[in-house]
Amino acid sequence: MEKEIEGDHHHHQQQQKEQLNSTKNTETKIEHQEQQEKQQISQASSSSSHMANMVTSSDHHHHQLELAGNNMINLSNIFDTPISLPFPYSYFEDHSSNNPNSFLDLLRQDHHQFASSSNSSSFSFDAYPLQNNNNTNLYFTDLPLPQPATTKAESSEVVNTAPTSPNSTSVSSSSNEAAIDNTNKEVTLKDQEEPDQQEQKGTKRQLKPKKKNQKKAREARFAFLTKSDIDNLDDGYRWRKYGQKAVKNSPYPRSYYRCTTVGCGVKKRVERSSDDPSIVMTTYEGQHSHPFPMTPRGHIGMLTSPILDHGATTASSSSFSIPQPRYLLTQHHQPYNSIYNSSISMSNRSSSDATFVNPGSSSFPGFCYDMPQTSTSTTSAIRDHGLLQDILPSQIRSDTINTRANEEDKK
DNA sequence: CGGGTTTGACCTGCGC
DNA sequence: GCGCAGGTCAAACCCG
Repeated sequence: MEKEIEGDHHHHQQQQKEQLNSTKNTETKIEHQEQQEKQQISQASSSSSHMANMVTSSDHHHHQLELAGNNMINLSNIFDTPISLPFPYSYFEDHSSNNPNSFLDLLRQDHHQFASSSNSSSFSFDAYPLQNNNNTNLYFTDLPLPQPATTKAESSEVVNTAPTSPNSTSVSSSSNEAAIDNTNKEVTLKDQEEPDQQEQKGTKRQLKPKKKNQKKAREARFAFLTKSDIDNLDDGYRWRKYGQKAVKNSPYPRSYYRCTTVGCGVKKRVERSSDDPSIVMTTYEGQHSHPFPMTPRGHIGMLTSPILDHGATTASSSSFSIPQPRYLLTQHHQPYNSIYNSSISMSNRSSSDATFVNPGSSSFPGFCYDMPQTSTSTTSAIRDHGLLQDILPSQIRSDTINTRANEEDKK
């Protein structure tokens, strides 16, 4: 992975030159939308950069920005109602190296800070609405994150060898347009990917033909913008790279990953922002059809999702991942400027049962929901549903599903 | 040897 | 119809 990253950097430089020489004027509608998104992202990243700078001297904390935008998952509604974010929950920890900067170490440490600074069962986070040009509500929140690990799970190496960007900031953007609008031009053809539905052609590669005129609604998507030097942030699941493409108007290629679990069609795309190369955009598509999480190589057994399974077990210690979604649930309520001035406040897994509150002072109006106390029994049910279930209590999920259903019914 | 990555070819949708 | 770009496939390759 590191090799790939290094290769990518060289490749990016070459591509950047090529791109500069081959700039074209024509842009598709999608490109325009993407540019708008990127512009929005850039807007957020500039803010995040500012925040990241503020924390540069404060250790190997990652800072993520949540930029949740969605046609369907309207965060202005979401934050009044249970949030639904189809990303996998994961966290980062290195038990093999006694790395003081491991994610759980941070969590443990931060938990004390958190507990001392606020009600242990109640916290909230600040989010900052961003304007979006295409009817997408964009928000970001910030929170510290540990140095991301690579999928190799040698987190100690990662932490120690990626000093160029000790801070990570991410923005997330959810998208589920196709789930609402079947006419969306970006509808994917997921069913076309079914091998048994494809017949061979007489081509050199005997590619399987794809069904025509059978558009399938695009899976829910959720994108993260993470300020990190590492392209492929480990989210706790196992991914297999199946493609890489150059992105127009970007010197950085886009990598395509698929969940390695049999029968799980979750995909993710990873690309680096052309506006801010330090930002990695990871887009998740679909929901995992298996319990969270897949264990890294060399580890046996199912990991539990601490956010759901807090305190139930400590077996999850073998996951090496960046907790991209987690901070949504663990964001400590503070003015984001002060987040970095004070010690980072991240709760450990026991904080997953915390209740979200939305004090009047919150900078994220409307963000208010309660997280029920999770129990082992609750989480076991949750884990059977994939991404959302990996991170959200069933109550929230069901509420969100109902919300989605209501929205769809309106259309 | 199994699993993951690389990479060029191929497919599809869309705009012109 | 053509070209472009995004997305996917799968053989070849790499690596532990």
